[in-house]
Amino acid sequence: MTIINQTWNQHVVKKGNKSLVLETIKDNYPISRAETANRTGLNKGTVSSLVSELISEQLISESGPGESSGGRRPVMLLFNQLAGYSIGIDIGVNYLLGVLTDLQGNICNEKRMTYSKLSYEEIKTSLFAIIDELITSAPPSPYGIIGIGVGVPGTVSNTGEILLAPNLDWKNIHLQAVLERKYELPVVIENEANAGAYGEKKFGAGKDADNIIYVSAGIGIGVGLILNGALYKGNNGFSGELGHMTIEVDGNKCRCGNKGCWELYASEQALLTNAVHSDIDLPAKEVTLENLANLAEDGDAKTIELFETVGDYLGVGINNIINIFNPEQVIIGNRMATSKKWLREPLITRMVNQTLWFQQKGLQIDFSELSTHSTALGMAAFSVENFLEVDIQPKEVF
Amino acid sequence: MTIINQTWNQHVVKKGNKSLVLETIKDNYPISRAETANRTGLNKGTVSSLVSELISEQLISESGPGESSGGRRPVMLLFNQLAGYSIGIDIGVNYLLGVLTDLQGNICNEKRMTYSKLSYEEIKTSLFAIIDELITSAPPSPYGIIGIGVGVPGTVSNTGEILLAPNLDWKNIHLQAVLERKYELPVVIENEANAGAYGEKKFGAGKDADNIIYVSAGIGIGVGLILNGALYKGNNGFSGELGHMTIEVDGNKCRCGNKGCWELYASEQALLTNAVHSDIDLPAKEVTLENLANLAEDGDAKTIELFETVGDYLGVGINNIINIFNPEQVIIGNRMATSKKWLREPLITRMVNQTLWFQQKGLQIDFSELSTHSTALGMAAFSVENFLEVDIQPKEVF
DNA sequence: GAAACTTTGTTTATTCAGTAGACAAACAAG
DNA sequence: CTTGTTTGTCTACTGAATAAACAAAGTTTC
Repeated sequence: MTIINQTWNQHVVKKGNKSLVLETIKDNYPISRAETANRTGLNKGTVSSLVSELISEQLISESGPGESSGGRRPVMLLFNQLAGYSIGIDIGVNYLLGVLTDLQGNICNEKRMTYSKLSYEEIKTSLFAIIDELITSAPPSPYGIIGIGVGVPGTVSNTGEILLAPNLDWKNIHLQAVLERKYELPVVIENEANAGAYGEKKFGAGKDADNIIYVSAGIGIGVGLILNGALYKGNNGFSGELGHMTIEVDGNKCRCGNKGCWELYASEQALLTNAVHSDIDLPAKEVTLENLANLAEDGDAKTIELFETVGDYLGVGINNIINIFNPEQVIIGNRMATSKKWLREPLITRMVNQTLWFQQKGLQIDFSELSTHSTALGMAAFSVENFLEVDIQPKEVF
Repeated sequence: MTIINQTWNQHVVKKGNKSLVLETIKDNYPISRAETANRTGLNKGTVSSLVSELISEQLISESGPGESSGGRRPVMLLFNQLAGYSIGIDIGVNYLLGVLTDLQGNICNEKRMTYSKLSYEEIKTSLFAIIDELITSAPPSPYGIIGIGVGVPGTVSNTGEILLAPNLDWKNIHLQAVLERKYELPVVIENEANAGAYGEKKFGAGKDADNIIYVSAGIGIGVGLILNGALYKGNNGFSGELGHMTIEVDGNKCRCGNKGCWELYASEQALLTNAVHSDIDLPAKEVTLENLANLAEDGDAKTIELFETVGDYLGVGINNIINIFNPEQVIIGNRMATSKKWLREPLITRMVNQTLWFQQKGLQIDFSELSTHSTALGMAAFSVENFLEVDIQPKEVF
């Protein structure tokens, strides 16, 4: 039984209110104490005292006086987004992306490299190099680097162990422990789709929604679920394997042991495989997403048809997603999102014709706003969130 | 934006702790004050004062002294499950089931009737009759009837309106308002699959799990989702339409406008349709679940095969469910659960062969323990939950 | 431009809930 | 009978939020 019964006491109350005040300032600055009290519903005095603590912690600061609204001019408060920096890493199948962000998620520095078929040890070396560079590039600040988040294309257990990343050929790797020991910083490891979903919720297309489904369509398909405003990770952290949802009972065989999996029809891999077996003007060796996109851009009808087929199949799976989750928003991200131009129409057509009418109320289908940065930004945001909420945790009772 | 910014104050603290104490006693009685303090982590004095309030509210009571463990004998506390009664209703396609339960979910009275093709007005009359009977049969108690919960086979909006119940031919019916006006009691309306899921979590096979998927396989298929210990209802309350998940891209046409929906292959309706088109020894008019079960019981190979086909297709969808949700438990309920005998094996076979290995850790597939009562019991439990959480509130805070 | 009103932010007294620890009652074991 | 333990209550104390008074710094009105 995992009902977390928490005991409530004054400490919890204070941390909660302090967090609430900080959140309000962070999301609305410049803002006065009085306005903060209004928005939070807290007493003016309470806000005053919490604000003075936050100022002494250097998380917020006072700027000059603001505009009067018929009385004394307010003292405006600012969120001090430069109080610390966060590192977010996206380990892709053939690339490594690292970003350094401030506490607001603004990118301050960015390192990218591409590779192919590196071993774990080789990737680890590059990873260390990128992290080192980002750390040294961070300007001086009260809190320094507040944490490292890493997104990986695989399944991550609730304890932070990478259980299986098939496209990297990784198995049972405890990268979290390695990084924590080396850098002595809080480290979070997460599936890239979950990270992308979180990134989109925090900074991208999903800012205003509480139930977001992020479809990471790359070589395979992974899905990140934001349900009731929080990441849903399932019993062991393996939720979102919608790439292996059956959409064709006796369809093609998949490496997962199943048949007719969605990602066999709607992923980058599917597009490439279809392209190789088609009669387009491209030698098999040069069939890549980028080259296909170029062909399509030149108006090659056969290539465009290849994209449209994938778009249609994307729609089939997204239809299922809508019936399952009744979300506010579905965001298509990762590499395939760059082909929005040719995917969008067949996808929407498939959807509109088939979804139960009432599901479509207030439903948005978007392509990623952050493009290739959602995962890295999401991971950076994870660390920020942890940092700002530390010791707000009440004691847990069983 | 729906971030609920709650302000924290002492009232919230007290309410939370009181609720925690009551929950602890309810789940562990007979239990002493000292032991309650231990389990909750609260101070002995705090527990003492909250307990005395709960006693004066008649929600708990003292029984005699318990066994000494080497010191003063403890005064044992009991949860007073007879402090009030709850009514749970299950409106089926061709039956109406009402139960009267105590605060612990024990059934005190039960009324059932069957019908076919009644209008909304006719069903409403029967519904009133059943509720009236249940109310008058309730023994006298401090709080009397504390609420009515109704489960319906259709989609219910977050505001309690029944938007569409296709098999009853209902559309936009505000049953909640009708019942609240007539009985002047709190009324909750919920989709039957959601109610069933809740019932199973509270009283049935799912007691110890936090992520439960309840598959209500009747004429159609609906799914109730318990995620992170709470019912997930989606953006507008329409989640769980997994019956209309595509499992065959160009499959049979469904009334929902889609093709290849799961419930076309794995529901009671699917079984009956297949049976009619088969060459079993049963005139088309007599093809019912009950008659087919009888035939199978007699060892009729053709009928058993019909069941097994449905079981296999159930497995296809459940496979998807596992990949999507990584749940602790999948419970198959409603009418098809009675055919467990023939469905279970093909279902499990389909599953075991195809699911990613790590998803199966700590995963249980069960058939409903409450059989046909899950929905009614779940709805009764909803009202109890509301009652216990509202009533305990000493003061309203703004 | 002076009086009256508004808005902002601080300060003070008060309230309320939980905690620690003292204490008494009730019991077990030697 | 003595010692030690467990249970439950009571009292003094702490910490946090609140209401209300107040001071400071504006604006509006005539």
